[in-house]
Amino acid sequence: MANIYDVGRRAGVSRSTVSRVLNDKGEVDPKTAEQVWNAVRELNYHPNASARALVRQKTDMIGVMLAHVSDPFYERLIKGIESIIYARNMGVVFYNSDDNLQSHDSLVSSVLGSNRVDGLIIVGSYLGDKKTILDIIGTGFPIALIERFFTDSKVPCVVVDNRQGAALAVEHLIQLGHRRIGYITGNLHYQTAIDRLEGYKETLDKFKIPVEEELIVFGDFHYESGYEAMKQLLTLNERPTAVFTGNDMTAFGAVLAINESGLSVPRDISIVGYDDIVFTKMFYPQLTTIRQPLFKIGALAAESLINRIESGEDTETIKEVLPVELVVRKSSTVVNST
Amino acid sequence: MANIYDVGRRAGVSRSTVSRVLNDKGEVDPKTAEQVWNAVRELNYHPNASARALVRQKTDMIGVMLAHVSDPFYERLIKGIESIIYARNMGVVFYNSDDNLQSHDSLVSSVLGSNRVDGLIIVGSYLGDKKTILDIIGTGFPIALIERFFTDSKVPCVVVDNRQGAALAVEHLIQLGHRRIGYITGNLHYQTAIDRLEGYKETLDKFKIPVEEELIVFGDFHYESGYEAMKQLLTLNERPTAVFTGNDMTAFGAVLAINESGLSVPRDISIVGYDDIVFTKMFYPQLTTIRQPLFKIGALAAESLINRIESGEDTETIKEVLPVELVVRKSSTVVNST
DNA sequence: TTTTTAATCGGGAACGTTCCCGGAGAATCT
DNA sequence: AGATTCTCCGGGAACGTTCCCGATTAAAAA
Repeated sequence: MANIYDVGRRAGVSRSTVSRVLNDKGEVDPKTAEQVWNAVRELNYHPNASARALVRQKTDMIGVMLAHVSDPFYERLIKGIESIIYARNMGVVFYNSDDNLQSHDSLVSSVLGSNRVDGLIIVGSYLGDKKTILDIIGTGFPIALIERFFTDSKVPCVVVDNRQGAALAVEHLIQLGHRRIGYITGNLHYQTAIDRLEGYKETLDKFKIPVEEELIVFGDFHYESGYEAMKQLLTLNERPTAVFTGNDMTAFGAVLAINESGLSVPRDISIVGYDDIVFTKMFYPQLTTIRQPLFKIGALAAESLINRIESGEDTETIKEVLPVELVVRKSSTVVNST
Repeated sequence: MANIYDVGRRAGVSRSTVSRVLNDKGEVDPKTAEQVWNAVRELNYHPNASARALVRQKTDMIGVMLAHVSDPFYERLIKGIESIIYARNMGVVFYNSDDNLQSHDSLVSSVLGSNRVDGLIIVGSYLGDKKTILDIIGTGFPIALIERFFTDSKVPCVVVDNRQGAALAVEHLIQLGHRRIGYITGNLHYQTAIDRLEGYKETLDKFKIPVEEELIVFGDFHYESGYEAMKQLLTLNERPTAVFTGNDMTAFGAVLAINESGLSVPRDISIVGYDDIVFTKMFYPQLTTIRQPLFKIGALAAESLINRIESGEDTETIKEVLPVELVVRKSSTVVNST
């Protein structure tokens, strides 16, 4: 593999000059630059990233920590992140925390210490990771948080108004005449799940509808948990006429349970999901859900992280709370008063 | 950030000794090692990855080039890759080629030249990339291919028998009594799409059913193309009684078009997809499809790539052709002879 | 023409490791 | 006791860059 000396030799200049033209800093004769570029092309030269990172003390790489790399929920979020990072001529690497606190922890710490990335975007972290995250912040390593908010430290945080999202969903159902509205929670180890649950309760309160514990079933954001939780709701003496779920996946599972029991959505039970992942449109019935501005969330997080890195100083705590939107499709309808 | 000198100082030894205990090579007094480990813990030391990579000339990182990082199709594939890589104490980074030949090309070349990863797993590459890939192989940079086979070069390739998969699907439909079987192709710039088309034609031939061009519509693996293609098939004077599609996404789109036209799956038209992504089970009707051993594909590719890297020599061409499996669900049924 | 300034460029040092080689003692053998 | 081997450890060099500083030459000013 050609190195910078080879390029210099071919172009008849020193390695310093090559470095200058490659990085476009310092003055160099246009003719010389031309020759250097030719040599670069001819040798198909690419600077060695490790060497460069070593001396510059930065890698031009941003890490993104996700629970599951190929969760479709992340699709637009990732696009948003990438849009910013690529525009700045940096690169992204994705880490899989696999919902596993252990690996999450060790991953985070090894990522930081080893200088592989200049900053880290952590999306949707476990509440139990609080100490880990505070430690990171303590070291001064630049991070940005998505779906999580730290009020007491100077970190860029991009969150969505999950309370409002839940309120939108529940109000929608109330306006359709529903009064017995179930909720299948997300994994309550995540802030988002907690906020949505709060929003659900607040909205019922607001409309003077009693919150009944039996209508709240715990799930974990996954398909299977939606299925199981819905089966449980169906055993109630007086079953709900509508169910709001922690996310779309859970909703899919719930719909299956309803169909299997011989009932139908939305005729017997209305369903509202959360996230508006791409499959909601393909699903039958098309899912009413809450849409988050995922692309924007990703872009915003990446942008403030990069600013933080380039400025070198702690930013003021940035809290971006983005609004959320109700998308009405086919899975919710007026209550079936039998 | 602490470096190896700091650790040495704290443990009262030289950097060489620290290096030896960290890498467990060379002899060192157990007591000294103990002290070094203590210092490492106390300082929360992690070796600088760039420096290490620079001198070792390897990064212990494997790159994975995907079209879309969060395509759910990759879910189990990625898990398979990771299972091997993590077991070997290496790391993975994912690159997004975004189906864009341009960026794919430049990504590949920059990845190679800059020494960021020790090897690259390329999944489902564009046929047009043939030259690029041959160039890479020419440089001796270790790669492994998934969903693509190079007969003339020494590269590990893991593919699935797509002809057989298509045959399985079409035979299934024939046995259900179908004779007018449509095919919505995948993106024919990919080998998999071509092979499946071949398999479709061969199977019809085998059963002496004429291949009719009007029953073959071109898609690109995406949802929208399935929808459009199906609409086109529905305009035929004599419409198909069953349709095999390039992948599951396309099938989802096709089902929508059928539903919109007032027909129903599988009553009027049977549908068979390909891939068995996780949503096939959640879809209505649950999709009959072809399942690929994705986890195994990923694991196999990772394993042979790492062997190739560690041995340092060209492996013999490895072609692993894995078998495929028909999963019968609800979207296919006996022909409705009206 | 001489002096000052500006434009180019080359070389040294540093980034943080690993690996090789050789040296100091301790342990073993003769 | 002297010679030899073995165990353990430290220092030099190298990996491929970037950045700073100083040198050389050309251009401008005097």
